[in-house]
Amino acid sequence: MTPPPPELPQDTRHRLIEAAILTFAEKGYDGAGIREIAQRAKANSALVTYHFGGKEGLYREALRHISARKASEVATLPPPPEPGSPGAREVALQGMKAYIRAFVTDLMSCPAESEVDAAAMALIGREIQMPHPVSAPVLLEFARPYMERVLALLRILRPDADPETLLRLTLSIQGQILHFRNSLGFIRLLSGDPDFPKDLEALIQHFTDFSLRGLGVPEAFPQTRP
Amino acid sequence: MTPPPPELPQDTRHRLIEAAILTFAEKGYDGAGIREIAQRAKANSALVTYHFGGKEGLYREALRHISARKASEVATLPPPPEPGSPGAREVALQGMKAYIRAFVTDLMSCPAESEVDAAAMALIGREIQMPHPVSAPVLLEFARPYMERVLALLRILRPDADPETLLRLTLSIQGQILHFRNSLGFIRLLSGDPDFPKDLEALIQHFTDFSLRGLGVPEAFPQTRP
DNA sequence: CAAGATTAATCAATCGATTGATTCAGTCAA
DNA sequence: TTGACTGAATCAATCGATTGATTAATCTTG
Repeated sequence: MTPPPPELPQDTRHRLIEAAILTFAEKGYDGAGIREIAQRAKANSALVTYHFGGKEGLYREALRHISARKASEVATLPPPPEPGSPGAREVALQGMKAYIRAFVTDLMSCPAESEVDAAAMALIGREIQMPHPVSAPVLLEFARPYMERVLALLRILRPDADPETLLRLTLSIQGQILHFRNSLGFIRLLSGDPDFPKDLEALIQHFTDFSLRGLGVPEAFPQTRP
Repeated sequence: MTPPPPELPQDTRHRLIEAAILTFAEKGYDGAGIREIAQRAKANSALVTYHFGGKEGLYREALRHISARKASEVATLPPPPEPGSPGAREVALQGMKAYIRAFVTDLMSCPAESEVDAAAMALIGREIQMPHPVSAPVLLEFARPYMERVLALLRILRPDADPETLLRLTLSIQGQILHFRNSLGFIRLLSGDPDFPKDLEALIQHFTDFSLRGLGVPEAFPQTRP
């Protein structure tokens, strides 16, 4: 018989962070108590102050943990093509499709797979809407690669657009997807379908079609209407 | 000299509700305390229990107050045309443009005009993302006219689409606008432009163009790209 | 290598502050 | 007189934070 695992000390920190992500996502910063978080992590509430300096520090560290884990996933996509390079337009078109797919799957990470991942994205979504004073720097760093990737692709697909137009286009593309994720619970209430969306692949296809047409990319348009 | 206004007694209830909207919007349900709300309304905190039965009752009544005041504004738009009636398609096209304009101006109601209106929409936005158990019925009733208006127009503009597609299209149109409103503070941080959007009219035009193209409406497409 | 010293990690217990709620004597207009 | 309201006091509960003690791990030194 193996003895009970020695409960690696450094592991407690990590358990606290994961419990914090779950609890903050469920109840918000004010709604979540450090006692509840500690209990969830099977640790003592005093450790929140010991490891993170307090509730605020734990919150900051939880957001940092999310940011560090997610930031790398965007980088796995092939880099956007150089503007002006041969075939850049076609590559950018495919790049946009790949980006939207990655963005959706990032956001819709199934709760069954990783409860913490799902809570993490819910937490980020809430922070974007209503940033806690502590979170702004972490959040900006988290969002920047997503923004810059879309902007780089848009500069190729819409070389005529000025910077403000590019920003608006970026926000429309990301906005429909983010709103979809952030309001999923409400949408399910509204539509009366508790397991909407049934077909994630169809949803990705929809976002791709809607966005590419919305951008005014001619290639995406002709075949869609009788 | 006129004596100080007699402070209409029934008015206290209303002052409490408005103070509640402001405070709940700023700090969330858990972050706001009834003492702070009462102080803002220049009333006694005991009146929260007296008038509304407690904090939860005040919250519910605040949401109801918002819902009752906003719901009428959608109805001022001309009704959507009958499917199949002559020129229904053109009327629906104009109807969609009017709807998007109304939706944007509703959401972006300038804080300078009515601080309470702006806070109310921020509160609704937060509730959509993370509904308080108390708010679900009020919220559904609030959102339904907005949803049904878009769906009615879409059934004319996209008669080929099945119900799930119609829902996705509706969510994409509203989503980009809602995300824009809900994340405005964050967007200003990201773009580095503290008074974005400078031009509300250009923004409305953008949402209209992006949405109509995204819908696959041929009329909206040809002229936009060189 | 072993004994002693130091540090890190954790705990139960408790702190003062604040929470939502309640009570109650008093004001004031109808 | 009655109902709407006020202001102040107070309640139990809970909050985040802190304390002092204890154990486990690591390092120092003879």
